[in-house]
Amino acid sequence: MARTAYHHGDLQQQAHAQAMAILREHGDSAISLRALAKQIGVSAPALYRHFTDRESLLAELAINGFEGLRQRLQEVDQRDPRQALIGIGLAYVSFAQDEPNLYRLMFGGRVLPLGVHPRLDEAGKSAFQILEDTIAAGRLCGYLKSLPLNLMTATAWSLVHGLSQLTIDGHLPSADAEPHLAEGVTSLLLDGAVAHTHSQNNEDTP
Amino acid sequence: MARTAYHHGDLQQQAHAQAMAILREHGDSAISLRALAKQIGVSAPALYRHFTDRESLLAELAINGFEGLRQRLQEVDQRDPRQALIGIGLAYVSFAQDEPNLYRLMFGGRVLPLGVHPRLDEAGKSAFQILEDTIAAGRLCGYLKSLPLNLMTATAWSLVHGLSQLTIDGHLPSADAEPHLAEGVTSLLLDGAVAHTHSQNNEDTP
DNA sequence: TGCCAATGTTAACACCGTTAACTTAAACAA
DNA sequence: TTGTTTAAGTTAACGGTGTTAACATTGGCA
Repeated sequence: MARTAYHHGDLQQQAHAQAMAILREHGDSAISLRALAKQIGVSAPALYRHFTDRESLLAELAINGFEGLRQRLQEVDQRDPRQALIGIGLAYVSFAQDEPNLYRLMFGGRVLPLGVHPRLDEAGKSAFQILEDTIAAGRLCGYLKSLPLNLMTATAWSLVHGLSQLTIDGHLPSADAEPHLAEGVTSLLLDGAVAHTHSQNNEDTP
Repeated sequence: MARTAYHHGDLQQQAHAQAMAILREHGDSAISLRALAKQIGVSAPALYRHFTDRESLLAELAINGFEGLRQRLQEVDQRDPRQALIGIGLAYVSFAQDEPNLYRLMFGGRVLPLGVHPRLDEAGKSAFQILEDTIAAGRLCGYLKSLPLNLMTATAWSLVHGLSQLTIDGHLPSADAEPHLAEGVTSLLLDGAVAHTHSQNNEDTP
């Protein structure tokens, strides 16, 4: 359906883009369907032709976010096991710091509960899968201890997620203020997870 | 000021209690000042005599939450360094799992940003202080490596916070489904942070 | 060409937080 | 005891929200 005075012609995509811009700048709570429609120059109910409700629009934004996160994690160099693990952690945290409002939406919990939007759940799993694969590889090649995989992934994910959340909420210093915090944190965890007892890094750094 | 047909007499406290009940059951987004006032049997603007706005009411609830968390952490047995550290972690996570909606409010980030409600910030710091003190003690007595204190606290806090958040949002199995996950996670981190290389737990005994 | 389905419209409902202006009554001072 | 101040309620109203119902326009296809 082409553009007309009556028919917008590209509403779905433009609404998505505009909403994403608002989200990134002011957070999910600043997204109002009425205001969004007004900005685009269309009536508010028109949006309901393309999104079943406000929440499903947010879900699409979050899906976009998970795809972006997944891509960032996929770009990490996987040749060396240790560098791969640290790289994943740093990429994860830097994504959150680059897109705090998007990250908060993705892991909001109450705003987008699990189990309501299947595509969203799948996008989240898909990003998480890379972390799990990296750990599984490090374990298989003998670099990591042979502890249960779900224990190791839960630990790693908890660490990077917690660090991300606490940083973007201001409870921990940001990467600008403490450039090596994320690396130190991931290294510290790794020291407990490597199979050989000689910790390669990270001791008595000032 | 005593109770009357006109004057409620106990509005501040009852509003607080009622709001906390709604929060715990349905989350912060379910708290509506108008509905709250109606439940109590008072007009909505009456609430503004006791709370400057909705957000400051939420802030008070979050302050209560931090005090509860702080109390839970303070009850942990501090005699053995390792048991103290694991105990703190478990207490932290179990608090979040017992009060998911309250925990989400406390660490919402965007709903109650840092720096807006000084008493809230202080309550948060006060709870965090216990974690830091425990780590500092473990370091001083030689149980933990002598890495920078802020690095170790950031790591520990990130881990327990991430684990809490991911668990209550359903991304990781709850304590019911995986009773030993939290303990395994904290132990795994600890293995990288202890000064002596003989990890006391959790390894398949070399 | 005529119809159908997609995609817009306006009007309306039921909420929401918040403020202004006014009222009641409790507490305190003369 | 009386008068006044002030804390703590009231109603009415403003501007905002998501969402639905009913109707209008129009592109694409038989």
